[in-house]
Amino acid sequence: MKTLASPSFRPLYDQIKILITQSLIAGEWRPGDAIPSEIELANRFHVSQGTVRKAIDALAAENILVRRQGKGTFVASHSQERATTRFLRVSPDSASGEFPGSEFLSVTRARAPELTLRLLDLRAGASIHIIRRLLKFAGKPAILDEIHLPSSLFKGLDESVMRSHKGSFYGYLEGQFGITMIRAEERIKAVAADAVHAELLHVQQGAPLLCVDRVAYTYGDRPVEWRRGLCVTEECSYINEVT
Amino acid sequence: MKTLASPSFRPLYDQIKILITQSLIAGEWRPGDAIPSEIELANRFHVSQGTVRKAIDALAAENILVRRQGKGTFVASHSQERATTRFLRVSPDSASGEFPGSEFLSVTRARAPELTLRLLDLRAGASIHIIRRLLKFAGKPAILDEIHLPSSLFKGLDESVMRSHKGSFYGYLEGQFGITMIRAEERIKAVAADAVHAELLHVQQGAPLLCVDRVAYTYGDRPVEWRRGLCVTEECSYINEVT
DNA sequence: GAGTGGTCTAGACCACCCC
DNA sequence: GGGTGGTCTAGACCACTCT
Repeated sequence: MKTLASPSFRPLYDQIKILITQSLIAGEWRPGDAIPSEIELANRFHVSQGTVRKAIDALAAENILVRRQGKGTFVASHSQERATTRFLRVSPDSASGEFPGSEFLSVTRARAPELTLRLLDLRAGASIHIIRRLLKFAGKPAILDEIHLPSSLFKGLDESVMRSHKGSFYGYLEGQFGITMIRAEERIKAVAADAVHAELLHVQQGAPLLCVDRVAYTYGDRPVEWRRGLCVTEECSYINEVT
Repeated sequence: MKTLASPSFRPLYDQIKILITQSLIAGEWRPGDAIPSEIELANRFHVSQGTVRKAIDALAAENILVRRQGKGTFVASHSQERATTRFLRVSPDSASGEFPGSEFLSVTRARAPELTLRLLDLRAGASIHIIRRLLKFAGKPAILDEIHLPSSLFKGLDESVMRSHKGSFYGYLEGQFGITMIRAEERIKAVAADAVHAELLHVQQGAPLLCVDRVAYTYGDRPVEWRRGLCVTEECSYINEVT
């Protein structure tokens, strides 16, 4: 089982990785499911277990799959306790990492603005859902989010269902629409609060806020969400590891 | 070559990884040097090449070693073109990633304040160097840094040598003191510029700034630098990938 | 051609989980 | 006990770099 033409050589484990990713995109295995064992996959793809292992290792390193010794390999899910807070890099300076309270301010539809259009790779005139919400740490307003989701991918997004959902927002999207976020790119600036922000976040107008712009991607590096978060950082910080 | 006691089992490749790290700490190989080949290391440690390979893979994933096919495995260095900007997560919104100009404002010695003491794991009363500098993008002030370094580790830190150093600050520390930064933890807030910041950064007093606090670590996860950067983000952003 | 890292395989055995 | 992932090994061969 080898055809290693020299120009544009692609390792087998890389091809296996792509095949597994395609099964994930196709929904062959859903978040939380176990995928077939390494031996089964090796048989299916006609490669050795070691090659499958290397492909799975790569996907596990990207938090797309989760290995559990003795049990199997599972599709990462936002409803797993471990993952609910993975994308929330802001946390209170003191006190434990309680899950923040979420208050939805509005859910509307609109044509995507130019920025969203470009970043989510949408065709001109595309419709999006716009969700505005307020996150609170220990009851105090902390983050004001504006979230843009393409209507085509999130058909029938329902405000009342969303409100009543327990757990993280991405957990809701995963359960309701079968779309799992696997990574995001963020750009952060410091801005001054305008009158609207100030009132909602209980700060003075002109107060410094973190402005976190995010594009989130699902399987196959497909961008599916844009959001802007405005964050009061008097009692919390954006935490990051640089490697 | 195996002694796999059940309780507190430690894989061989993990032990090899520690041995390699210890050689790095001991300075057996310097940044930019090639380390011995996988086969040589396998012989030295009495394990198979595959086990050495896995240890090196882990260190390469942490940017401590750099593999180059056909040539060897090298100790990562801050003077390598690739790495000079690795820890600088702020970059201009438009224009290419030019290396920012650096202007040193002052270099002093002092007793470490409580915060630095605690974060760098120093004993009470320890002396530090305090370096204040201004980074500029395209000639415009962008980041005001205050850097704390333990005097004990950076003996004879020389202002004029530092000023004349070409390349990154960490490249200077590596070349001059043999201390290589391998990772850092950052905490980010939005703050308002005070009078001093405002003048140096050419902004209005009260203007929003990013405040980036960093602890940087060298081999063996030893904290050796604390710094605070205040950044004007009108024309640049802190960029981060969340995975 | 010699030496390096990179891929792939096959097999043995260990650690963990659950029935 | 049987299944799963995890470790370790030995060997064959490929891709890349330099001489």
